[in-house]
Amino acid sequence: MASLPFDARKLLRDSDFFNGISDMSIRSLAAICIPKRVDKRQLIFLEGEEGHSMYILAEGGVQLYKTASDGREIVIKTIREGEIFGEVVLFERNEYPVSAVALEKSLLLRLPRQQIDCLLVADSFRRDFIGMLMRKQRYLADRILYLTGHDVEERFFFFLQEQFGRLEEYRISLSKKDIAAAIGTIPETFSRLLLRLKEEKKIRWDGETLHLVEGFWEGFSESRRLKRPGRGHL
Amino acid sequence: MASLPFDARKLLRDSDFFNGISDMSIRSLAAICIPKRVDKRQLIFLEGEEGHSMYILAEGGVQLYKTASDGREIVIKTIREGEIFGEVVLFERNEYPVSAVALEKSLLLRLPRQQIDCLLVADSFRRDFIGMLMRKQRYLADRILYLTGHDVEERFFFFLQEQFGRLEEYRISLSKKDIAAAIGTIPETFSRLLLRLKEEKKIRWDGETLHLVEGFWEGFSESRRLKRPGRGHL
DNA sequence: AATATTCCTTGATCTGGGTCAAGCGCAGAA
DNA sequence: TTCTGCGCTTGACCCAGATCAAGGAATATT
Repeated sequence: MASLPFDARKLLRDSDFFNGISDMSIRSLAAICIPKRVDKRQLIFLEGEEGHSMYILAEGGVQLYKTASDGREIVIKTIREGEIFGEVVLFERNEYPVSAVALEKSLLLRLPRQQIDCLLVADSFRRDFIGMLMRKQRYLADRILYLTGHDVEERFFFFLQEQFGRLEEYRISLSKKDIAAAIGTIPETFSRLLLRLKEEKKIRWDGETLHLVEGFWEGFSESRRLKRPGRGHL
Repeated sequence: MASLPFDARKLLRDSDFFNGISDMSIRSLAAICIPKRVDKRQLIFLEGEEGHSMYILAEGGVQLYKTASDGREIVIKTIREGEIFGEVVLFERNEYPVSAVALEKSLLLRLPRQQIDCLLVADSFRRDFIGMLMRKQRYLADRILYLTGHDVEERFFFFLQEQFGRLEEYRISLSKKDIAAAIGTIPETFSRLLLRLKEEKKIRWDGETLHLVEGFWEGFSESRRLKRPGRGHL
């Protein structure tokens, strides 16, 4: 954080969405994107709200969530630096389908719809854009599986892997409450999980950093092999 | 079903995705799409499998699901007539992220990637295509909420509404097992739910058709109003 | 420094819905 | 026609995780 003198071009180039983009596109994007600094817990947009811009998270953290009728908030996706969000508002309906909050002080780049529209006529950009949408779709399908087909422990480790990769040491800036929400549970349950994992010597939590036991990630699923048809439940 | 002499143009025009499409596009699509009849329980593609076509469900029913590591199958989406599926394979990665089975004898139209690519250069088609992807994304986000934030009863009624609209009488061709899977539960639980709903006089199940009590849909949420920020769980 | 919040933890308790098992009835196979 | 298997139901049981409640630690506010 804290880099006051920000370089939109670099940020764009580093974002995993735009990183394959032509220099020319980057330059024009950098010219039209609108930087926005937000504080921790600041709302970026609200589910149902009208909007005409998508965002790139340049620095910090953002969570997308939906509010259930009883007020509970269900996290749809935790956005990482370099990712795009809110793009859904550019087509079809201009209402955000989710709400977005900053989990920490963050820097966003706002890209108004009109600008994106221009870029979309370019063949290569269009491919990338659609490709990004496909990735999101895969992500959401995976998340359904992950939330309904795995227990809290698995979800926690999936989360670590997804957000930071397979390390043995994590320096985590998110609050535990936010992690709990991200993995689809409540702070109490998450707290108990951590306690149990500590007892089982799978993790150690040294103030700032989380340590996993040596070689933890071996013996962790990730089996992405072809599935057998499955004996007929469906 | 059973219409042997099928009319690809009509089917395409009726599909909710292509229905706004120019006649010219329809004609060229009709020329290149490949009809495919599948039997009940027939597999259309398997998660992880390579593919280069998307499908339109012209008649019948299809379910997309993912297989968890323990073999359980989690339904991602129940496809209705006129809907598109498998389009995710056209960009980025050419592996299907989900498996697809026919729930009954069905008629599919297969659209090879190359043909779609051509259409995508047309401005209006591209808009529609991207718009369709956005709808899917909204759908999946909604489904996450629906599966993790609502109980089985609510999910059942949401399902009815989503698949058939708000009627008072449904002629349902799906098996109960498939409905159970669609709403993210198991046949036993669904059976018990139906029993309870019958006792509570909310539904009646006359062999073929399902009757809801008069005016059931009043008093059913659907509240799509702006959400208040929520007192800070996130 | 004192006070108010919010975060985190731990305990006690409850419950929706999943698992296992058994029985029934119907439809397709032989 | 009989056999076999699957779809559906019902009962008994169990458990992961949510809820409710309360205290302590850390951070922000006055």
